Amino acid sequence: MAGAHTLSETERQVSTLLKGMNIDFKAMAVVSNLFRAASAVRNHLEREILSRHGLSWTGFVVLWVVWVWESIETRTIAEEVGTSKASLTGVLKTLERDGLIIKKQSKIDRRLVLVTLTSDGRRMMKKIFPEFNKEEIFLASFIKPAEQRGVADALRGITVGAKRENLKKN
Amino acid sequence: MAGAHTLSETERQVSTLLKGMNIDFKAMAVVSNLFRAASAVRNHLEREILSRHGLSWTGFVVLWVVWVWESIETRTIAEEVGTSKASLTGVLKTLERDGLIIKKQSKIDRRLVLVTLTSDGRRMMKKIFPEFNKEEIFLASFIKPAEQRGVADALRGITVGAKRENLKKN
DNA sequence: CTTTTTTCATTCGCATCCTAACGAATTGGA
DNA sequence: TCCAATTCGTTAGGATGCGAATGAAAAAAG
Repeated sequence: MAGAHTLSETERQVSTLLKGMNIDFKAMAVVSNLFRAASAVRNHLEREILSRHGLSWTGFVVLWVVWVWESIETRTIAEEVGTSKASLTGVLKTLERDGLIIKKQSKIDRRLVLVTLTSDGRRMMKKIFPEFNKEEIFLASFIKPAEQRGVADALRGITVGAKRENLKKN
Repeated sequence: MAGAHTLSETERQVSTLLKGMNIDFKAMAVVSNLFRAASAVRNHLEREILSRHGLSWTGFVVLWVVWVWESIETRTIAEEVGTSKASLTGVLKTLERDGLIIKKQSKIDRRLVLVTLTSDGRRMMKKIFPEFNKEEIFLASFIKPAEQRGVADALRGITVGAKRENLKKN
């Protein structure tokens, strides 16, 4: 057994291996295709857009969140981006070094750190986001237009459901 | 603007910011919900299952691929898992250190490295995979059963489409 | 008002992740 | 046959990722 496999070959091999193991293949397909899609889409967007601007994937997502909320606490960024606060510290350091964001201690609660875009950061997002959305349109085009809303809603449901179980620290 | 936001609040804020910018919101929703879902599901599975067995996410996926194919070249693992060959080198080193896999040089082409599970590795997968599938069932349950197949197929379509553009090195 | 508990961002140690550069092995064309 | 081009996995260097421990600040308990 060696060499490159197509997606179909893999699926066939899997169903052979697991036959008689009482596995829910439909649920497995949902989860594994979720990760395959996320990985493929992320690679595509990194190569087609982000690399050209010297941005990492997480760096871009953080910029996006800060852009949307104008001023936002780091703990909230971590939650929205889906990373730990520890990881975020490093990413923010990089973004600050590159002059895209600024951190400021909150006057009301001095434990908190508020993040804002610099004018360079805003300029960056204004330029990148339309390009980014063009690629999103391209990627979504592999789903029938009539189904796009349904798929988005289904994914949203999974997100909400999975997070409900995590009333935990990050 | 500060504090925690619900998914709905975020969506409202986004549509306000981008109003008049000629953005395809449907495509944006597909992509952003794809990543939110992948992140939430991954965190859930890491916390509920993998952490207990001392496995990283990627480590588990690599084990899974090797389990499925019994013996497989590293370049193929990298492709199926969706990482670079360089990243895979490190992950394999960890898995080998933990006694879950073995690497062997190919006799036919001495550049190639073939990977196999150890008996510990097989034992691990036999134990973990049913637990893992139970969580997959739980996660998929947030989609109506009748829609699960359709969502999986849609994600599969995106994967194939996004990868078609990447006839590139990894 | 003082002590205890909680909450926050950061640091630490280590695993993962990438691109680029590298050396070894194979392939393919003169 | 020989040598340039390609294809492997690994290394190097830096960014990103985590949980756990840390110290500062705020909140809760007394």
